[in-house]
Amino acid sequence: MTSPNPSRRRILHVDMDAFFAAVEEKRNPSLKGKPVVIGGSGDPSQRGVVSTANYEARKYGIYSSLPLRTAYKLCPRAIFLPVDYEAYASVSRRIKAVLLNVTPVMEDVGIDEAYLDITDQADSDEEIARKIKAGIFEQTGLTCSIGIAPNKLLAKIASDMEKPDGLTIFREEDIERRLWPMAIRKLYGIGPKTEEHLKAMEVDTVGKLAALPREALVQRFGSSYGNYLYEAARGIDESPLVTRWEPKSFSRETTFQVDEKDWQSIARTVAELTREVVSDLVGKGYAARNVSLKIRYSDFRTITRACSTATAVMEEEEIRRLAFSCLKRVDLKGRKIRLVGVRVGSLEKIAKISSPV
DNA sequence: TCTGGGGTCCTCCTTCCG
DNA sequence: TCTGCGGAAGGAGGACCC
Repeated sequence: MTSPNPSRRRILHVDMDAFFAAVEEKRNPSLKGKPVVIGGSGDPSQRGVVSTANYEARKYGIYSSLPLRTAYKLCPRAIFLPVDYEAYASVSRRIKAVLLNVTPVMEDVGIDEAYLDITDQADSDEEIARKIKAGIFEQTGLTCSIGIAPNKLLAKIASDMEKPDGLTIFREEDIERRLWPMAIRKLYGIGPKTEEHLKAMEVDTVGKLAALPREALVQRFGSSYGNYLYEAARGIDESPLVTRWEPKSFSRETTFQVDEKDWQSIARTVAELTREVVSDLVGKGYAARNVSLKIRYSDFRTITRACSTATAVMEEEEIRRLAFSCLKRVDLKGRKIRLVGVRVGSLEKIAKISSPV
């Protein structure tokens, strides 16, 4: 799957602009120009976070993962909508069809992103990007931002450089001038915790990260992540596109609207979540050897309890029994529970079924 | 006071076994 | 029989992504 000469690859990253909000605006044009916030049940008085805010709402400081209640405080006149995942998935399928028309070498990254390997395409970077933008607009009426670079890491950074409706071509010789001045958070894989650790080391830009010796990063962050940071700061990424993918786990979790301490209610929720997980598991043609239960207490401390079986199981009754055996190992006495989740892992394929595109 | 849901991957620790 | 060692496997938790 890797190109023969990774340094000469041409990787294109497509990222839809404020995707969920754009789909909502497309089907309801009266939303255009107004701040639109999509997340949870669409009720900002309920628990939930922002999935997507349109560019108008972002002007008020509203961004993904912000609690809906906080978003409401920032902009009470914003229009709050529930997440309509089915509608977005349907538009996403049309977008992916446009991309697959360019090349079959596509890595699907969630509902609104994808990488394409265009190394073997005859057309120029610009020509391919224009063709994709026109195709997506024709099929959906939506815009996207595109980055083209020698690898996935840089292509993703590039697609984020000009938004919305951007096109950025990032070449290896641009690393010092364009990558190194960037904040470290711009690098894929650096989240808030790593940012904090790096800032404590007086590293706040990619260039300063690149100035650190490999050994220092390995010592601080471990072999795997330390080596990753060392290379990422230099724009090095030889990872191939993952065009075929098998799930590793299925899970369902829910946050109670009000923290719960009634065992019956918690048990009922575990049983419901188990039913949904088993429905996914069986529907996709898998059985599982591992079942785990997740509990988040009212103080946000999260614990997990897991158990494994010698042979893979797919019967709801058996998986529920395992989930409850995990629940018995959790200290619930007098404690309020915020969230419960059920997960099945160590999957084994049990049947070949055709999956919808 | 607030912090979703569905995933993946990694690290550290414990247990088991030869 | 006891002890120590090292690897494999599994459990738990953390960080990150969309």
